[in-house]
Amino acid sequence: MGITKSDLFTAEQNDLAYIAKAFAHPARIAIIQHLLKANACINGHLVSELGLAQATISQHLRELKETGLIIGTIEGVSMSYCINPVRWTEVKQHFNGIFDGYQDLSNNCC
Amino acid sequence: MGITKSDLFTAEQNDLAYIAKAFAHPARIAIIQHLLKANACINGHLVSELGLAQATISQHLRELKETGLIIGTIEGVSMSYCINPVRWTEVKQHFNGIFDGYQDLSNNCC
DNA sequence: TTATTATATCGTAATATTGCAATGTAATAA
DNA sequence: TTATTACATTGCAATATTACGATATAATAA
Repeated sequence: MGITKSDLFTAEQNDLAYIAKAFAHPARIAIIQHLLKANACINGHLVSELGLAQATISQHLRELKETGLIIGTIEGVSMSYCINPVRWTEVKQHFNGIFDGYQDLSNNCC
Repeated sequence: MGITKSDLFTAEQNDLAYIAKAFAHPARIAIIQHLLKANACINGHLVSELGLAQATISQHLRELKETGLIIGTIEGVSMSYCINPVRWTEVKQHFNGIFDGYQDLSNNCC
């Protein structure tokens, strides 16, 4: 029904799904890549070069902030965004925990 | 409008978002973890131990199959599922490309 | 004070996702 | 042949997401 039955799953499973959701839109990937490339504080208006309306970008930025992946700092009239180093490492390890949970035995697949 | 403007983004960005979407639901995380843990072919009905209806599980399995993350093989009357080794490595590298795109300079964040 | 500038939030329309009952299908069993 | 068993698919209701115009807010400029 469009509603996820979160109570059926472990906190870890819900967490991972929640983080993955942050990456599950090309605009948010683009924003993240932009911040990675600059590896610095990026003025918000630069992000609007994506071709989406200002309100839409702002909404995507909020979602990224909610997962903790990025941090926004008030810089006078404008905003500065950057990757959150601590959270980034955390998320990276969280994902690698999944990815490294598989050893390619090459013959274990039917 | 619930519709993603894919044409605004690169193929890489759309790809990554598409893969992330596969991980963006706790039931699909649970299925993946189950296959990882077994590291073998798992009979489909085991997966229904998740507490969701058979139709719902089947739908999640289809999504995982569509991203290529898992493979299903007909085993008489039942089905066998497993992680797709080649695709798994591919996806892992795809994600690590993003994760490793960040060097923690620790002081580059405002 | 009144602009202006940058961004956030609200409201809403369009589309997507989630979940499941009911039904379809395909292989085997009786 | 008619069950039965194991999934897949269909159809639909409920909720979520995406997008954006309009508007609010908050800081600075004039």
